[in-house]
Amino acid sequence: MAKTSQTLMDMYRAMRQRFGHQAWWPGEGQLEICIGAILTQNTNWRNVEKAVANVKAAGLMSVSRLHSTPQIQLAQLIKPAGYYNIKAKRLHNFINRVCQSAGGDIAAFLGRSVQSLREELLSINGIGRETADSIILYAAGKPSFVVDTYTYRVLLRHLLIAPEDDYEAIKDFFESNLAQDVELWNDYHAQFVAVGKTYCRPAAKCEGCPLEGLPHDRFAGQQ
DNA sequence: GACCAGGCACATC
DNA sequence: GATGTGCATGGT
Repeated sequence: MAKTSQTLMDMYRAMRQRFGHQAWWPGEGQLEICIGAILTQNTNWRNVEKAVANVKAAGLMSVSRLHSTPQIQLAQLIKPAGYYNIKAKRLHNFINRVCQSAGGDIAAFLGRSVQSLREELLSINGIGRETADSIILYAAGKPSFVVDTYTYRVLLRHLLIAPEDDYEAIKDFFESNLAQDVELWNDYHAQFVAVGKTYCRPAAKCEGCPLEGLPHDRFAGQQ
């Protein structure tokens, strides 16, 4: 176990040395981070930025304004992020819960314990595990490790997980092998995204990857 | 034109 | 429980 912890910290240091501190989440304020977390589901972040900019330009980046904005109007604003009809519904589901559960006070909604917050987020239709953990870590600033497709690819390529490991198993792998440090977990996940955008893709070469020196699966860098 | 991008819910077997 | 499918825009 100590060896695994060491390996994870070595990986982190190697990525951070290459990419620098990532200073996530790339958004302002708790509400905007929550909105971005929902909009980025299976979507390129650049498209999300356009959608978020539209919402802000319309003066709707507040719980009460979003709450009173018709879903069809919200859908038009977030169109660049794709899946706009279903995401407009998901945004409303989230906002409605913040209103019901915390009187529309986003800070109060995010202020409870990690376990309680995670359970409530997961009970909202449209918020799954990754979105919930992103909201907890980046909007609430509380320790909940985020697992995404990049995390899965990097760990799989470097033989740290098995293909059949599910989300909760991978999340637990990190949380039980890293110090419980919000700043570390925040930057660690961001580093995985940075490395995953260029390396650790199915047909990507490993040359130049900061994790090049680690053990690889036998398909790494092959066609 | 194909493929991918910081998922999730739901239907079907 | 595992697998398949719909949702959709914009960049490469």
